[in-house]
Amino acid sequence: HVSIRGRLNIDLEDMARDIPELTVETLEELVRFLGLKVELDTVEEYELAEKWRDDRELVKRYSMQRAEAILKAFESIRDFVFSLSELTRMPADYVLTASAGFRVENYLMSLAVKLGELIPRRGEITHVSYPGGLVKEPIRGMHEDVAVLDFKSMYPSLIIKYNISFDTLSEDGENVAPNGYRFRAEPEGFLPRALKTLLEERGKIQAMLKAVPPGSVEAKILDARQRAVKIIANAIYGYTGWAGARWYSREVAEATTAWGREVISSTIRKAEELGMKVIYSDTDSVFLKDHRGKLEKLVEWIEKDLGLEAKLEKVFKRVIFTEAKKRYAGITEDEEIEIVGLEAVRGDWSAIARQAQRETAEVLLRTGDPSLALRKAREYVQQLRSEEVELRKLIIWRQITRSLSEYSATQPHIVVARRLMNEGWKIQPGDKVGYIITRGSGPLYSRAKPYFEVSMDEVDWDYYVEKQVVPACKRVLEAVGVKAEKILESGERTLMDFFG
DNA sequence: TTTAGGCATTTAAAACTGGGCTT
DNA sequence: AAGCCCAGTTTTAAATGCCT
Repeated sequence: HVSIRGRLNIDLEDMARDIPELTVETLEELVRFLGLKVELDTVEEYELAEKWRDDRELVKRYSMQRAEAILKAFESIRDFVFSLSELTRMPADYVLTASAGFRVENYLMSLAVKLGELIPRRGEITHVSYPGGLVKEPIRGMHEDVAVLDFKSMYPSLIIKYNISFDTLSEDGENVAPNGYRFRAEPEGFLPRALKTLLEERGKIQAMLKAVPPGSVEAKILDARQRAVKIIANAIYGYTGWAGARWYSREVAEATTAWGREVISSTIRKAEELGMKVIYSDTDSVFLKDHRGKLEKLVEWIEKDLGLEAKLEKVFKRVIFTEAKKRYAGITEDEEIEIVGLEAVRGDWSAIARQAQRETAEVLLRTGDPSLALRKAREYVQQLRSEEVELRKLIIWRQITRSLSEYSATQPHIVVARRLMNEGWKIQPGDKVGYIITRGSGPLYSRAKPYFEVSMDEVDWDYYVEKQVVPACKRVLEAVGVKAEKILESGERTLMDFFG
């Protein structure tokens, strides 16, 4: 971050990094995410020097467009930045560059001052990790009519409910966590107090939001403000488990997740008792089959017996699970395709593999017919075999996470990054390197080249078939019993289709 | 100036295995 | 019989990016 006296220097790149929906933090992506209506002609960075020489008008237009886009993007996040700044008491030009931990910490410090609490010194603690959320093994295959039930801010609610805090932790506390830590019920701890304040604040803002005309300036400001409050509230649990925190408390973090695991497992048990089938569960959500007429009872039980709130998040008409946790694809009642965790949503797979998987899954989810999905997968293999895929769909992007000298393992993106650096490019942690695998022998890293240096005739098409498109489609198809080899078969029927 | 843990996956590197050969 | 080389196979480690 660069500080300039008398100026607020707010960097939109920090903003972009903060938005998890953006896998590539470019201005184009930010503008698209914010839904801004600006024109942006894309000029690749490596082409700029050349264009400056040959087509200066283009570069001028390009620069003006970007300047306008930046201004508009700022205007749409301005309220949020100032809200977050006000809430955390951090300078507005600082709050976006600050990590989540420091935002929480600054909020807590301002609250401590208000309450007359002392602010602890930052300690030097070696972090020991502890058990987190519970993830249930999914039931493999295609399921119809599955309801997803979510707990509403589970960890904050638990912290408030059991008065979990570093200053209520006590040998003789009456709230006993499943892992043995005890917390006094009275007086109210600092963290529950902070969370209650934040939740009440958010409630107030949301009430005010209803009273102002939607889309108005006031509505925008209020909405930005409630988002800022929510962000801080949601980060408090994680903050307590961060070794660098002033209010680090492993006991608090551990007790919170322990109670969380207890809550979700008892919910799973109760759902089964009520005659529902639990397809999957992750931390604070459960996926339920045979839920018609029973879901309401479960929600009621959660409110009465657990003293927590849960709500029906969505209903999948169909959902497919592989054997893997945290990976599935579904189609909701309003025909939305949703893909979670699979290659299709991962930035480190080529666009062609992502697209092939997405469409294969989409056909499967819309029709429920594995053979049609298989046909779709074969189409993509065919496209690659006949070398008809654009180069940009073959680029594999990976992030540089540390300085290049610190890597011990040889990897394609590191080899490429080192080469680019030798060619004069500046590469630092956080940058993404795009490469394409070319034909030849030896390990992958020796065949990876910067995407803009590759021509169609050097592409290793077999790699993209065997290591990109086929594995991605296979993941989806195998969930419904289609063997992977079938993707590579021609598609004509053989005797094996009848007897195999 | 790193909110937490849980998880799958790919690739490279290391460790292992067993056959065939020499000493 | 012991030791060694080599190629193929299996296991482990490193790294990344996702989910809640």
